[in-house]
Amino acid sequence: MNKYKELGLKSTPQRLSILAFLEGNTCHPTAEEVYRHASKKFSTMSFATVYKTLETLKQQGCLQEVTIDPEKRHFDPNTERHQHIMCTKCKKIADVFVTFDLTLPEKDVQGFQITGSHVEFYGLCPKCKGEGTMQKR
Amino acid sequence: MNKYKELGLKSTPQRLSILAFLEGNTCHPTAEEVYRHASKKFSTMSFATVYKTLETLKQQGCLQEVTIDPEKRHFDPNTERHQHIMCTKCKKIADVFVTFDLTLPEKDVQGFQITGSHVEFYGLCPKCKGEGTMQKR
DNA sequence: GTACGTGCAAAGGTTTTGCATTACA
DNA sequence: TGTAATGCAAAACCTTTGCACGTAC
Repeated sequence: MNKYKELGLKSTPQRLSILAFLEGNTCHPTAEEVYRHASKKFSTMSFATVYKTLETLKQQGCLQEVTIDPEKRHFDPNTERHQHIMCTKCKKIADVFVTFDLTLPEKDVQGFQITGSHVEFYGLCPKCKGEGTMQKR
Repeated sequence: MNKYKELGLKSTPQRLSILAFLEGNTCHPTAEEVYRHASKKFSTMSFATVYKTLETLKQQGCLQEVTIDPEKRHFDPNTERHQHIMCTKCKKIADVFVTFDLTLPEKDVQGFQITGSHVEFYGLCPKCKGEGTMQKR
């Protein structure tokens, strides 16, 4: 009994390979990366299958979309509440497991009924930080 | 002496109309919306000009990109530090002018040198909230 | 056996690019 | 007048869709 069956979905080798790649993956892959990995195992794997599967998993709440990078859509199999940090140079995204009190004063919610929040941090990753100005001899 | 000249850029009527549409605009328009507006004044306005101008303004720090909506890229002429809230139903984005202490403990930054942060709130806007379940008679 | 999933190819949408023309400074 | 911006069309992406075929259950 795997995750797909638990959800009442058909379990196929293609779907299983996509899930296997995602589970425990903290690299926040793009659809293209999921496709690249899955097509190593299934040479006939198509983007249609990848996108449809990602969308299905998202609908089922097994997958989140990370919006921190304006250039690309990234997916995150960790659906627990957590934050992200992105390197503005190499675009690497890491998880941040710190919780904040993000309650908004009534006067600032503008009538919205708030259901969630997410914090994005920007900065330089250890690698890019070092390469910074190349002043080190 | 307008903003473009101050930045050492050429001032053109097309660029001025784009800036005029953006300045003070709190609707977080997409490139398409900027184009639609600007092409009313300039029937020859092209997407190329819109995108190039938006990119230029972004480079100059006169414009931010809002990443809250995974489906569309939105632009925000307000470059002061502020947060956003998006209606998950109608995708409307509003500004939130509340500041939070988002300092990360050293052990959680994973060697990153943090340069900024942004909070995204999700919820239902006043309009969509009311339409919720249609149970009202 | 049947409904659902796959995979191809085509379409749709968005953003970028090359290049000739135009216009600002 | 020289340089930078415009605007067209084409290309490059990324994502979705339709449909015939295949497969899990």
